[in-house]
Formats: sequence, structure tokens, C-alpha cells
Amino acid sequence: MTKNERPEPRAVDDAAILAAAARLFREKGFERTTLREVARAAGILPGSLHYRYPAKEELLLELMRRAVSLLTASVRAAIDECRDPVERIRQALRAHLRLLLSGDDMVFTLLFEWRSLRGPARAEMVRLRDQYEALWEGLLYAAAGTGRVRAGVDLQLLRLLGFGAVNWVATWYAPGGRMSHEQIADAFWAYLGLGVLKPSAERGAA
Amino acid sequence: MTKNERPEPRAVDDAAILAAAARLFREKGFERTTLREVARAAGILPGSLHYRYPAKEELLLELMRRAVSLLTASVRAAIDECRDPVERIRQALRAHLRLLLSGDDMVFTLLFEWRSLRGPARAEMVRLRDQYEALWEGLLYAAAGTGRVRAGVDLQLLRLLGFGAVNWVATWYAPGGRMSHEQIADAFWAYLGLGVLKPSAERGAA
DNA sequence: CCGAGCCTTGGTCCGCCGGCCAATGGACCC
DNA sequence: GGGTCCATTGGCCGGCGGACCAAGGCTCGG
Repeated sequence: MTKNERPEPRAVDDAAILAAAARLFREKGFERTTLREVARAAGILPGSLHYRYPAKEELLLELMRRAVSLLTASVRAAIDECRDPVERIRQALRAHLRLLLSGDDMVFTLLFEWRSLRGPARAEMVRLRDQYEALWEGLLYAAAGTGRVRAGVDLQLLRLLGFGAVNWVATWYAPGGRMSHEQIADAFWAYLGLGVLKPSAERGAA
Repeated sequence: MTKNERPEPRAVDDAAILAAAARLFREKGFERTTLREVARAAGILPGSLHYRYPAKEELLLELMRRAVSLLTASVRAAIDECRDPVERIRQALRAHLRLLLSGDDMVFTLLFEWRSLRGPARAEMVRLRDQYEALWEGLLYAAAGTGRVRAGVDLQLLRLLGFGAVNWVATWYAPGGRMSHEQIADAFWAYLGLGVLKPSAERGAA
């Protein structure tokens, strides 16, 4: 590899800086976090931070780029392991939730701080987010193609509602709590797949 | 009424100020919104704003207090109109979503800016939020009490996932879009109640 | 007509934060 | 060993935003 001929001349890994930033952004929010705090948490001086990320927004943007990249790779790897389109969705759910809950805080930041991006940066993130959502859209269409999905289910709406349920978990999940993220993912999948009402109680719905 | 003997000596209604603030908080976020902007949007001067809300956090707190109060009242009114515990949930869902999507922006601010509160203010909001969630908890237990809910459904988890799905709608809903909020609420209820998979496809789940 | 509160005015103050930079250090190559 | 380039240093600056306040004025009871 030619690109790594001079491997990491930098004192501190970029990933470490972004991880430190993500943790702070999650705890206090992007706006309330100062660059001095990020630098201190990363073990460098403010000037060095500026050298790598000329603007605060740049730092957030790069962090989010990596988060969405991680998400995509994680889901891709998960669905490669099975062929059944319906089971693939369960695996993708697990992968998404695992990265959101047990990974670093980058995915959390991606989901809850995108409003701090303005103009072109915002546009870029919207584009990347759309790509990730398209991945899911494909999964859902494939599952519907098997004929095992109820008629009349709006796949786009389903995806949006599902994202909401899953992403919101990050706001209440406590590591070491009653349930693991796999259990949460599977329970959600069971509720949504089979329904929470007994079939005989269908009169109560819709 | 003795408390209103001197009705509104103030030039601008408190509600108008909070509404203006909520709109800005939704658009730009709490931290990026300056008190000068809020004052200007409300048609008063910064000093007057300070007279009513000594600190910026106080403004946010009062706004959120009203939002949770609105939510509670709205859901209470909705469930009073029917007696069937299962149907009540659908009505409560509709009420929650209606206020979130077509009301002012206070509920949105309540849901997405609570991280800007610190210390005692944060604690108070957590308490109020817990009260609102207890209202839902009661609805779910009542529904389960009818025996029409599948065995093994974790009601607390269901509530948390449901809140996520519904609250997240605020991030993508566009007024005048393809679906009304009633349609979204009912679709969600149908998906979750009956499931999205055909019963014969149950092997694909869990 | 007068006095007393209550609300508004329209600035000022002060600390903080993002952005910046000249100088330093040190690693690597010729 | 000397030159070059890159990363780091650590302090500076300009602006902004939250907090504040003394003075003014409106309203209402007396």
C-alpha cells in the first residue's frame, strides 16, 4: 500500500479524537461542547485540533461520515450471512441496534445532532442518510417480494416508523439493564412481525 | 376568579412568547437560538424577556411544562370519549400525534431539547415525563387486562418502542404530505396490532 | 390628581468560545 | 548533517450572547 507509507505520523489517532468528541457531544450536545473540551479529552491542544479540523462543523461532519459508513458496513456484513429476505431484516435490525447501543457514541451523534449542520454540510449528510435508508428500502422490498408480507403495508412508512422505534432506544437504553440489545431487537421484530394483539381481537384494531 | 382581576397587563401574551420561542428552538435548536432572536420574534425587547424569564433555561423549562401539560390534557380528553381499553390506545395515539405534528412546536421542543436542561430543571422534566408515561402505562395495562393482548408482550418495552416510532415522526413528517397524522397513527396501530407478516409466515419471525 | 407598583426600555458588561497564527519541534530523505 | 515538510504548540483576538439594571412610563386605586 502506497497510501500508508508514512503510517500515522500524528501523535494521536484521528479515531481517538472523534471518539472523544462523540462522547462529549452525546453527553452535553454539540453546541454546549467547546473545542477546548474536545482537545483536552483527546489529549491534544486546541491548536492541534484546529490544524486537523479548521472549523467545529468540520469535526462534526467527519464524525458523522464515519458513523454512517460504520452503519452501512455493519448492516451489509449482517445481511451477507443469511439469504432469507425476512430473516435478513431481523439481522439488519440487530446490527443497527448493536452499533447504536454498544459502539462508541458516533451513531448517537449522527442521529441526534444533525440539526447542527448547516448548508452544504447538512446537504451532504442528507445524501448519505438517504443512501443508508435506500439500503433498508431494498431489504424491505425484497422481503415483500417473498409474498410473506401482509397486503396493504406501506413499506416506506414502515421503515420510517421502525427507524423511529429503534433509534429512540438510544434515549432510554441503559447498558447492563434488563434487556440486551439483541433481545430488544428481537422483541421489536416479534411485535411488529406478528402483532401484539391476538388474531381473534382484530376487531379492536383499525 | 380572583387571580385574573388584573387581566394581562402585559403587552404581549406569555403564550405568544413561548410559541415564538418554540418555533425558533425547533428550527435552529435551543443553543443556536439567542434570546435577542426570541425577543425580536415575540415583538418585545431583550430586557422584557429577561424580566419574565431571568435565565434562558427558565424559558425552556416553562415551555416544556406547558407542552407536557398540553399532551396530558389532550390524551385524557381523547380517552374519555370511549370505553374500550384497546380502542382507547388508538385514540391516545392519535391525540399524541396530532399535538406533536399540527400543534405549535412546543411538543417537538419538549421531545428533542430536553438535553439542554441541567440539574434541577432536568430533574423536574424527568418527573413530569414520568407522569405522562405513567398515563400510557395505565392504558396499556388496561388493554392487557382484557385478555386481547398476546402473551409474552412486554408492556413497558412496547411503550418505549411505540413512543420512539411516534415521536420520530416529527423528524420526517411534512404537512401536506402523502398522509395525515390520523392516517399515520392508524397505520402504525394496524401494523403493530396485527403484525406486518402473514400469520403463515410466522416461521420467519423470532 | 397623585402615588405606587408593575412592566418595558435600551442599552452595557463581561466572560467565553471559535478561529487564527508565528514559532517550535522532530522525523525522514537526500 | 542539513534541508524540508508536517504536526504541534500555546497564546491571542474579535465577536457574540447571556445576564443585568437604572430610568421611564403606563395603569389603576384612592
